[in-house]
Amino acid sequence: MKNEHLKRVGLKSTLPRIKILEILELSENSHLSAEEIYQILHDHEEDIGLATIYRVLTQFESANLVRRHHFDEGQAKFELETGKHHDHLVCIRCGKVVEFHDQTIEDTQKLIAQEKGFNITDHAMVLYGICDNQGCNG
Amino acid sequence: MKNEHLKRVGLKSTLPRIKILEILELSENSHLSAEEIYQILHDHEEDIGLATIYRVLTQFESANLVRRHHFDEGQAKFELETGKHHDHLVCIRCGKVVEFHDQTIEDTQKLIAQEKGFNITDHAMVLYGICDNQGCNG
DNA sequence: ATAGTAATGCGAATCGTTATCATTTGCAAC
DNA sequence: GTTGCAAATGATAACGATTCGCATTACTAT
Repeated sequence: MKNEHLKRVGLKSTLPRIKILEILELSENSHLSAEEIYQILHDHEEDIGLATIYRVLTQFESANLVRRHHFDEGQAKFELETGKHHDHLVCIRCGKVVEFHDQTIEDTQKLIAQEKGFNITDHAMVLYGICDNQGCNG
Repeated sequence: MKNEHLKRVGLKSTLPRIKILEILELSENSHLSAEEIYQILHDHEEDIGLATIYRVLTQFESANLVRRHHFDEGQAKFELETGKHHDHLVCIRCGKVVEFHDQTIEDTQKLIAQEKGFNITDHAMVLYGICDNQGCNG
């Protein structure tokens, strides 16, 4: 139950928060911008303000329910936190996002950071390219 | 000579362009935001508008003189294009930026992209962490 | 049900960046 | 060297994404 889910992370269970969680859970590969979530909600007759969506997403991020990504587009994209770390491939033509994970790269990153005197807290690796959808390379 | 440098890439040699190139060449590890360049210019009595700085940097980017990075901060950072590809470590406390390169990671990235049906055009890999400056971890 | 606090909606404000447009500059032809 | 003209600049308005302020509304424990 989503109510529980929210309370577990210390957030009062409110309609906007529940609806936004639902959208994120239902969306295919769940990489949505605040604006996109706003649109989807409106298509479902839910009049939730854009400011609220940003506020809720930021709270979700702090509660580790959600991750925020800044791909090289203007707006941030949000996805549910699955607990499984992964990186992203982004199609520069159609915006498609594919996730991947490679332990060797991860290990190498840690080593490099150590050499340079850094204590890694996070990282972002995004590969930009053209995907194999018709229309993207045809 | 910077005049030549600019003409070679098809840009008229103007004072703002020359000054901005100089700043980028002189700055230590050369990862500056438009605003920072603007400040440095002003400290040197050069009254160049912020809009011009953005325009010039964008032109430099198109001419492959400069690379634009969106680390997870608000503003973009610019650095001279050295021809040598590299990735970045960024200190989340002091903003320090360190460059690195690892061929194994690069090769692995290409393989992964292939598997997923992507034709890579570019990538961004940024490791965020805390550097060994006093003050950052003390 | 009710109170009290936390959350929301609206619109204004902010931040980084880009566009507009009148003015100035670089540069090539005289 | 001057002149002319396209291209570049500066100031400011506009812009898109995001956040803030504040009056109103909705949770939740009583």
